[in-house]
Amino acid sequence: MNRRDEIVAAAVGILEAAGPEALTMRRLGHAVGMRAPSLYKHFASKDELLAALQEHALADLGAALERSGGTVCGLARAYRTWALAHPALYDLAMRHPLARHRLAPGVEEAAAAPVVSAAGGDVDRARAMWGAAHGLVDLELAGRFPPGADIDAAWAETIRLFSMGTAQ
Amino acid sequence: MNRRDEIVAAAVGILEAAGPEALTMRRLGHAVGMRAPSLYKHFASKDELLAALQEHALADLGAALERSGGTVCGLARAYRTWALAHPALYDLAMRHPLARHRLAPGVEEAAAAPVVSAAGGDVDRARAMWGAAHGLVDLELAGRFPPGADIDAAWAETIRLFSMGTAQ
DNA sequence: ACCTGAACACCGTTCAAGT
DNA sequence: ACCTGAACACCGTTCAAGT
Repeated sequence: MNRRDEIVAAAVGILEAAGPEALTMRRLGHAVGMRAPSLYKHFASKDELLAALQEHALADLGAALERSGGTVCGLARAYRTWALAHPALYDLAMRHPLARHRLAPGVEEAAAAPVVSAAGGDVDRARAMWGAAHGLVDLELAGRFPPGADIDAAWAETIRLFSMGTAQ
Repeated sequence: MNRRDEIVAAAVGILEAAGPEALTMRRLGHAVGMRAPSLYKHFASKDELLAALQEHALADLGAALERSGGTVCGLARAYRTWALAHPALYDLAMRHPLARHRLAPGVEEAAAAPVVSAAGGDVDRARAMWGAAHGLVDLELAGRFPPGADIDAAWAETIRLFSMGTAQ
């Protein structure tokens, strides 16, 4: 484990334990035993650090989807569960433009593959499914549904629609 | 137009012209002819200002949906068009918890009504539609789809699914 | 009642200097 | 090659003071 990976691991730890606003260069430096300016010997900017975290998040989510079975329902369940368990990483993975030239090759495709497969190979339908799942997750994470809203029922309705005309 | 509304209007102007990171208390003060600390005579905090902007956004989006005709397709078109035209206000409207006790009564319901109506009165289906639309819009605004992705086609597929079993 | 300048505790980032 | 302290240009916010 080189210094760069150590820093990424520490950043993940801060993100999971204390949320995105806690991830400052000074605090991250402290976590790995150096001052903030020294971090710039390992990452050109905080954005480059965030790109590394995004790659980590995408790989981890992709692996969770891979394990989900492959049905629309299983996929949806795995997607929502992962997002709720890792809200800050989910935000990084889905709400920042991908620095595709810096991303390890295949990471984006690997995360997308189970969705495309559940959509029967139709990429437009896969993106519709992605959009629906992302929207429900994002609204839930934002605390934006009215109090008492039955989020499970909204998911069930979404899953029902996207299961129609899909080989299960 | 009282001072409070003047400040909100100036904030909307900054948001639309220069994006969310440009909306600082110092710059907003400058736009309305005072120093940043004076803004705190009108708003207790920046969060309270953002809540006022959220209400403004919700009312404006609600009016746009009202004018959309009422079909799933028309509604989806109006939703996406408004969001792409007002990305910063859209983010405020949908990605921050609603301060419902401070919101003018009826604003949230008015924005939701056209969607619930298009869903035939089924609130779970309405939330599924909201989630799907929000997800597609949010991924598009984040620049998260791969280059060359046919976003129109993903919308078309989503609209097709949500039009099934809905009286048009 | 409304506005001000000065200050506080933070940010990300740069840079000359040390080893 | 790696790390440091000091500094810069920002934040949101507080507060004593002025009118």
